[in-house]
Amino acid sequence: MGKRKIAIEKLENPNKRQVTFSKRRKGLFKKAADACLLCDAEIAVIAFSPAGKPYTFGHTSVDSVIDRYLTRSSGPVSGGNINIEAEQSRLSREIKDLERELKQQRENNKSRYWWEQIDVEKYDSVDKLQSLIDGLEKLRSNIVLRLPSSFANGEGLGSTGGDNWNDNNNDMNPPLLLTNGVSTVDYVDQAVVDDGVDASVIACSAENMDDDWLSEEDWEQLMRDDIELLPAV
Amino acid sequence: MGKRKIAIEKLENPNKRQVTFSKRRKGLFKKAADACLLCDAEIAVIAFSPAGKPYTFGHTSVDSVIDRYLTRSSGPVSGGNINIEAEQSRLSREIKDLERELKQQRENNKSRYWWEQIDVEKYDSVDKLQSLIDGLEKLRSNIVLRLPSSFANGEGLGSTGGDNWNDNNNDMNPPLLLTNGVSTVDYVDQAVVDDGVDASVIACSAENMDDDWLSEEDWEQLMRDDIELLPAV
DNA sequence: ATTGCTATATATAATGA
DNA sequence: TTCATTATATATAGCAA
Repeated sequence: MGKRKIAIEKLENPNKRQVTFSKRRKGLFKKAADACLLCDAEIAVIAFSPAGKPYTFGHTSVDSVIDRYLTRSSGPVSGGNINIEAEQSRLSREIKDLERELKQQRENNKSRYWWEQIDVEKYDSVDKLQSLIDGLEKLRSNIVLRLPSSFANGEGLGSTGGDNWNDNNNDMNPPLLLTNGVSTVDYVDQAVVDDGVDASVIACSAENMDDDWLSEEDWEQLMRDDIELLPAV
Repeated sequence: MGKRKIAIEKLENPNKRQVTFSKRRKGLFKKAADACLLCDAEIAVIAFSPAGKPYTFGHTSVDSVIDRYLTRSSGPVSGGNINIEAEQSRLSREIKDLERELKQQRENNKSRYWWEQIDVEKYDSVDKLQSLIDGLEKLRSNIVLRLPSSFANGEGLGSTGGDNWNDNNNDMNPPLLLTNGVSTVDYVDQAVVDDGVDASVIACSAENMDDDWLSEEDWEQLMRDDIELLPAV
């Protein structure tokens, strides 16, 4: 698939291995996303890089798919053979389910895209929070880069809420731009991620779109391209 | 990627949707497997078909990857809900020991390929067992079909154990053929999956290979091709 | 870690069994 | 559901930033 054929065996050059992982992870996630949309399927992918860093893709979400997988066929264990190992495994899984359930009691709102359900509660340390912020910043940056030119300067952003990035200081970064797909955007919401960080979630109503605006399909593609940029929680 | 370009949006024709899912699932799993081997990564893929049927791929195993994902960064949840925190706290002590033990066991069980750790204990009902057997049978059948011709008749199978399929009845199916890669095969083992089913795990030592034998790479490819045939536990 | 380029290697859509 | 064919659409290996 490249300039020359390679055997599917461990790449011994660490650098090459990392580069290949990076590229193939991107491709893998794209394939998964495409399959989800094309076939109306639910797919989760969890990948640990050679360096041990986790990357995930999930539609509707990683956790929901894992849940569905773990929950499925949870019938009573057959009698008789009480295997310690199996019992431990069962208990452990049960407990983890519980923990996850507890954690997710607040996230009952099942939304279509992962970015609609970022759980700020999970970011319980400065490091984690910074990691999220960095990821979102890079995501924003990448999206802004590909916006129609008129948006690159902040024009046309239908900021109908209290956000006033435009009005203030052009040295500041433009507001964090997230959307759950043009077809459903029609809201402006603002979430204070931290005292010092104003992570506005901004979208504009369909009425504000002109021909420069990206199609829903384009948006989804962009978001998929960028999913990888966000660190797993 | 096909004869004509298609938009990445839900296929409305249910039949086409199912066919596409089947093909792309296969492709997705292959990509995942390749990335695992090339980059020494750990990847799990869980895919629910449009019909709701689960298919999984995992290296080292689905469960181990999910576990790694769920276990990671399981710090205390930030303040707020006291009940939840208390509950988690109560459970956590109980769990920690179990988990440590479990992790140890997983380390011990860590083998390179999923088929080395089929856990018979999980197949606790006739249906599930039958499902496993069917999958393995189909897997065997597919592999046998692609064996060098000399093997198609059972010749050359280095059966050094108590297995005697050759000696008995040519109407019987040949023994279940599994290998963990030629480089490491040098054992003969036999596992009684059920009273009536003799699921022999057979391999032959490197010395027995002739030029007709498949290369390790070929074997891995065959196994990957067939992974999809096994139903998720 | 990620990106762009470009020559190739692969994956897959349409079709018909 | 799967299989084979074949014309195209994509993915990616090797480089060099």
